[in-house]
Amino acid sequence: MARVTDRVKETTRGRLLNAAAHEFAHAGFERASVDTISIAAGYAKGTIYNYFPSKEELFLAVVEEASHQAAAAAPAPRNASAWERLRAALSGFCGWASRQDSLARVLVRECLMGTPGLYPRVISAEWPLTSELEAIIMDGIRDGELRDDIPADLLALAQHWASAGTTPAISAIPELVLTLLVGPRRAGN
Amino acid sequence: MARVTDRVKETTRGRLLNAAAHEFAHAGFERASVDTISIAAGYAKGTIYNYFPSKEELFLAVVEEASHQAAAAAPAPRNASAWERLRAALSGFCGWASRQDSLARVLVRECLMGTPGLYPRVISAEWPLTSELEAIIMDGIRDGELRDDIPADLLALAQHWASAGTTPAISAIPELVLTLLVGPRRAGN
Amino acid sequence: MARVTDRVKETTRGRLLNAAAHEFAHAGFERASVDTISIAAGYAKGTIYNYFPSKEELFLAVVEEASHQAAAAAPAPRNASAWERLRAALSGFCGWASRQDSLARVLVRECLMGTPGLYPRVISAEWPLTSELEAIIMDGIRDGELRDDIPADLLALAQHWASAGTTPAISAIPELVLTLLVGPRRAGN
Amino acid sequence: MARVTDRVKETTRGRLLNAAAHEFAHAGFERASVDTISIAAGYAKGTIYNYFPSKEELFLAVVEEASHQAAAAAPAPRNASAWERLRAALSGFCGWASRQDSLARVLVRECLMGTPGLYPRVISAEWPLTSELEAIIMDGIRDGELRDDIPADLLALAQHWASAGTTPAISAIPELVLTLLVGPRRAGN
DNA sequence: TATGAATGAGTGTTCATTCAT
DNA sequence: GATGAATGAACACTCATTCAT
Repeated sequence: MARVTDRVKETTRGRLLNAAAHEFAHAGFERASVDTISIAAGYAKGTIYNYFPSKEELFLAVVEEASHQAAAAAPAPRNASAWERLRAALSGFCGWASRQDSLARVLVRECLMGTPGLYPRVISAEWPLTSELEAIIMDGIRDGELRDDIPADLLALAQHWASAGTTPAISAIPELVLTLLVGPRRAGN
Repeated sequence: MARVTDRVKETTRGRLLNAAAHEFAHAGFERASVDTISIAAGYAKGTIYNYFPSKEELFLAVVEEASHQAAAAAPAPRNASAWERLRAALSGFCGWASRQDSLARVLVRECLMGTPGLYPRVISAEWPLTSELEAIIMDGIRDGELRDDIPADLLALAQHWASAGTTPAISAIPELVLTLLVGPRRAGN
Repeated sequence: MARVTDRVKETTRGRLLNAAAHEFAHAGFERASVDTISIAAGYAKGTIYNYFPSKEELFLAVVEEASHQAAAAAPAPRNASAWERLRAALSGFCGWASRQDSLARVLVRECLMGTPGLYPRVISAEWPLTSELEAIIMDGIRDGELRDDIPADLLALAQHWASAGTTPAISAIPELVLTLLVGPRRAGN
Repeated sequence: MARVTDRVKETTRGRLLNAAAHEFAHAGFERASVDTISIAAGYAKGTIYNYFPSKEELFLAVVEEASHQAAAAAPAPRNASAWERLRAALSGFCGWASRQDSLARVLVRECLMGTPGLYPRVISAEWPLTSELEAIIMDGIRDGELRDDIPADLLALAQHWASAGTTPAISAIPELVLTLLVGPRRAGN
């Protein structure tokens, strides 16, 4: 019986996560309604609270689920060039993203939002995905295959904007953005 | 009398916009509280409504103000290369952004959020800034100085994510992102 | 389970309507406070909104309930003189009114107020009662039992005052009012 | 100078009362806005408070003004039959009412409303008008010209509804209303 | 005296959360 | 375990009123 019960619970949890991903993806964290999610999942208002202690925890569970799926979708062959491994990881991610649009949106959107109390926990919940990418990039930099300047700048930029930090090198952004947009500066510009 | 009154009103309006920028930047549109903004500006709860008809209009006023300031901070010399003009514009923008962190954050944050009813109006309010950049980029593309492939892809990507659109070429993203991150693929990769 | 739940809901709804009738009767629509009504009914502030979508709908529900009760309290024997039927209807109404003073007051008060956006809906909600009386009066007029002049005049008067209409025969009022007050003018006056 | 100042003040007061009558007539006491009244009168928001200590006092001043005008418009020749005097008074009232529609509406509307804290003061403010009518009716009853039953019943009815009183003779209403509507009961009904 | 910017108590309404069934 | 009625803190917004100019 326990087996059956557990399977049922897992199913319910899965449906709730699915519906939550949908709602969060389309409405954002604040505008999303717990009621709506429960009902969309085919349950009543209160059922969510049998599975998740709060709206915030539900959201983080969605992020974590998305992060796990995204990481799992990136094959990342061990012994290939960093370029190939990144391409593979990104291909996997994008393939998954186009199949699981809602989850992918949640992953990206609120990650960019930096909502005060929520952001650090979102970052934590995204660990399954980010650690994978970070490892590849670090390997690439160590082997001299990837430039190490951009990640540093991007990191500074991201940190500044995400954490309401005070100063890191905003003055370096123009060059960075231009490089991103039009490729590395060619002689003569 | 009118002179004095007008100056006072302008001051008050400015303080309210400042406080609002701060609050919106740190909490986002939804979480921001009108009361908190008023009090942070040194006024009582209702004062904001003597200046802005609603929370939404207040937010858009902040976006517009930020957009104007950002555009004004970009010198953009007429007869220079697109690269130089972009660099100048972005330098101006970043210089301003580091001085007016709150405004800059507002400009970027909710723009990335795509909040359903709000997004189109945010885009409109950002016209002073976006029209400037658009003009430069279009010039650069026309003169063959800027690659026109990336904007196209970016546009597709942005459209997909911003508008919950259905299909545009997600499979093209990996190559694109890699190019953005590490420069154009070199022979041998 | 449904049985129990439904009975509970009906009880709650009834208590809310009761408390609302009381409050609306004594304070009028505008002055009545939704909070006060909820608390007077023994529930918390938000409970009302589980049963009625807005203060206005709550008010109209009260009017409708009152109208139904008032109509039901009027026996109105089919084949009697209009006079008898009217007397019966009015007796029923008055008996009910003295038992359900609050409801009766609501029925009369805001009906006389002509509150701009509310008035037409109030009139609609009073249909159960007015249609009954209208039918009797029309029958009486058709049979020549009731004078048809006064209703016409009263209608004009009511229209003028209810709809901010422009002119209808105010000059005819004195005679009308006197007739109502002291009976038809006798020869010699 | 005092003369001029006084005249100006009187003019201002008059304009405010006029605008207030309009607003109160069309929106009712609660919905009427002090701002709107001031502006409609051609003054700024705060000016009303130089003339009337509160919205309520302003309203009562309007009622009183209306009552005075209404009484003054009723010639009421001393030595005529009660019927004639009533007719004259009502004719005067109605003539005035068609010229001063707003004032007349205020007089009637809020008088019928019985707003809790306001009603007794409204009744007091209407004294100039009601005392006149009361005198005529009393004379008429004393001389046997007017039936004394109806005013008594009407008084009871009015008192019941106006003052939230508890009992007076609701059961007598049906007969009364029928008499008012179709004339005194004829033999055979 | 007239002004109108500032006030803040009060309103209707929402919604995450609880808990008895 | 699922339910959904009840909750009440929090919100955006209104408007009568004050008072410095």
